[in-house]
Amino acid sequence: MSDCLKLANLLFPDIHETPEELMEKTFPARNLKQGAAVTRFAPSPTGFLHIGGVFASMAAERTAHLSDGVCILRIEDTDKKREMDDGVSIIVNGLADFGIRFDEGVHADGSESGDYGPYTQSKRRYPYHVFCKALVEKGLAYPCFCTAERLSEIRAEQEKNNVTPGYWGEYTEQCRNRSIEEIEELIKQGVPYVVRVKSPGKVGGRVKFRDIIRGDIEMEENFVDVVLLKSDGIPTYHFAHIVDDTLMRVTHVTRGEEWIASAPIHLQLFWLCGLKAPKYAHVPSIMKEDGGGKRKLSKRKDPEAAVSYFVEEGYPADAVMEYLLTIANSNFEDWRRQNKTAHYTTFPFALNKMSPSGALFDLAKLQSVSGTVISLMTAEQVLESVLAWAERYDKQLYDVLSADKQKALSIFSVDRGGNKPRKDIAKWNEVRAYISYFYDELREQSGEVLEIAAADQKAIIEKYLTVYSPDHDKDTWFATIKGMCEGLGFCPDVKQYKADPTGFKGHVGDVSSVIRVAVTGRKNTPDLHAVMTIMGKETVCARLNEYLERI
RNA sequence: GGUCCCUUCGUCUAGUCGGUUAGGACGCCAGCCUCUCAAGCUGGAAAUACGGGUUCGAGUCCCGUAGGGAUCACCA
Repeated sequence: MSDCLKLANLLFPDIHETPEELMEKTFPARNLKQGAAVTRFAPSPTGFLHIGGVFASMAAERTAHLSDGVCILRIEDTDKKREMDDGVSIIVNGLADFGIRFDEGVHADGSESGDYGPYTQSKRRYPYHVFCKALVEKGLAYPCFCTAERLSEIRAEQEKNNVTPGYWGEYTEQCRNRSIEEIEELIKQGVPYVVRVKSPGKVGGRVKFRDIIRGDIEMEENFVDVVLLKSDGIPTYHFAHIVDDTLMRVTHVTRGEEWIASAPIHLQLFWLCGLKAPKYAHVPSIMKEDGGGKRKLSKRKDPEAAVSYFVEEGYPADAVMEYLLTIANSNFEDWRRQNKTAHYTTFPFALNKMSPSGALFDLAKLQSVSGTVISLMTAEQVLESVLAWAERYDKQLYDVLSADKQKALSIFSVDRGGNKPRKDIAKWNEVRAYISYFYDELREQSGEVLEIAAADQKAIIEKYLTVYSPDHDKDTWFATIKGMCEGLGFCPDVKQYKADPTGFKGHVGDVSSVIRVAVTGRKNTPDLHAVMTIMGKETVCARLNEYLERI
C-alpha cells in the first residue's frame, strides 16, 4: 500500500466510496433538455438578506427557468460563528416575498426537497470527505498541523519581506513532507489539523477563464495550499463549492463579483479533482453613492441594503424585481415599453447582457418603476396588496379599509384603468396620506391655506351649499360650479381669465379650489367630482359646513 | 502593497466591422392640456475620466496616467 493510500485511510477511515461511484449512484446526471441551465443561490444564514442577494438570486432564477432548467437554494452554513438562529427562514421568506422560487433546496422551516440533497452544507460532510479522501489518495492533499500562532507568524514574516502572504513555498515544507508515522502519532496525540491542497501552482503562472458577464479573464494561478477541510472536518467555501456544484450538476454559477479573485483556486481544484468547471457569471455588486464616490451597499450604513426595508416601505415585490431588471439588462426598459402588461418573467433575461460594473442603487428610479407598476394594477389588486401590507405595518389603515371594502375599492378606482392612469402611489406606505381625507379617522388637519379672501371663500361655500347635488354627473357638477362664478365675481373661463383678469377675483379653478379645500383639506386631489361622489352627500355637506365655521 | 475588475449625461445605460446631430430611461427645467395635483404630450439643460499614439477619421483600436471597486482567513 502506498503512503498516500495509507494516509487517506488514516484520515478518512469511514469512507469507502470514490467520487465517481458517489456521482454515479446518488448524484446522477440530470435528465434535462438541451441547453437547460442548472443554477443555484447559495447564501449564508447570517440573518440578513441583502438586496444584492436578491439581485444575484434573480439572475440565477431567471437563467434556470427561462431555459427550463432547475434553480437550487443551498444553504452555506459552514461557518458556525456567523450563523443566526432564524437565518434560514429570513432568507427563504425574504426571497419568497420577491417571487423568487426554487425547484430544489431548503425551505423556511429548514426542511428540504429535491433529489440532490442534502442542500445544507453542514449535512454534507460525507460527500466532502469522499472527494477529499480521493485527493489525499492521489497525493494532492495533506494534513497540516500548523497552529494559528504559526500561521500568523508566517504572515507577519511575509508582510515584512513584502511577499504574497499565504501558506505556500517554503512554509509548506514541514507539513507537506511529514512521514505517515509522524502524522499517525500527531493524530493519536489529538493535535488538531486541517487538510490542505498541495497546490501545483507556480508563482507567475497564469490561468484563463471565461466569465459570462465579463468575458475572458486572465489571472495569476493559485499557488497557495488553501484549506479544504477545517479542523472540525467541515469544508471551506472553496472546497464546498467544488463538491456541491459538481454533485448537484450545476451548470452556471452565478455569484457576487467578490468571488472572482478566488476563481483561480476553484479552477485549480476542479482540475485536480478531474472535474469540469461550470460556467461562471460574476454579478456586479449594487453600489451606493457616498460623498462623490461609490461603495458597496452596506448592511450597517444603508437601510435599503436589507430587503426588509422594501417590504416595510411597501414596495410591491414586482416593482423591486422590475427595477432590478432595469439594472441587470438595460434592454428591459425597451421591452417593457413594447410589452406594457406582460409579466416581467416573460422578459428574455440574459446573463451575458448584464453590465460588469456595479450600479448605484437609485431610489428615485425605483420609485418611478414602482409607480408605474402600481398604476397598472386593478383597484382590487391594489386593495389586496395594501391590506396585506397594512395588516403588518399600519393597523389603523388596515381596519379602516377593511371596514368598508367597497368604499376602498372606489377610492382606488379613481382615474385607474385607461391609457393614462394616475401614478400617485409608489409604495404602500404612501396610501395613508393619499386617501386619509376620505376617512374621519385618518383625516389630519392639513393647514393648507388658499390665497383667497375669507369672505369670498365663505360666499363660495354658502352659495355652493345651495346648488350642490350628489346626483350630478361630472359635467353638470362642473357646469354648476361654473354657473356660480359670475355672481361671485369669478371668471367661469380660465383661458379668458388668463388673457385678461381685470374685473375678476379669480377663475373657476379658484372656486373649485375653495370647495376642494373645504371638502378634503387639500389643495391637490384627484378628480374632485369623483372624490365627492365617493364621500357622499352627508360627509360633503358636513365638511362644507365645518369649513364655514372654521374660516 | 500584490492581483483582478470597472470608467459614456447627476443616475441606469445604447453605442455590430472605427464614419452617430453620441440615442433612450429616471431625475431636473419649461410649455401644452387642465377645476387643482398627478398622468399624458412637446421641448430643454446634461456625458464619451485624462494624456499620448494608430488613422483621412476613435466613444469604438493600442499604450500610459488617474479615479473607483473587489480580493489577499481553519468567513462566506
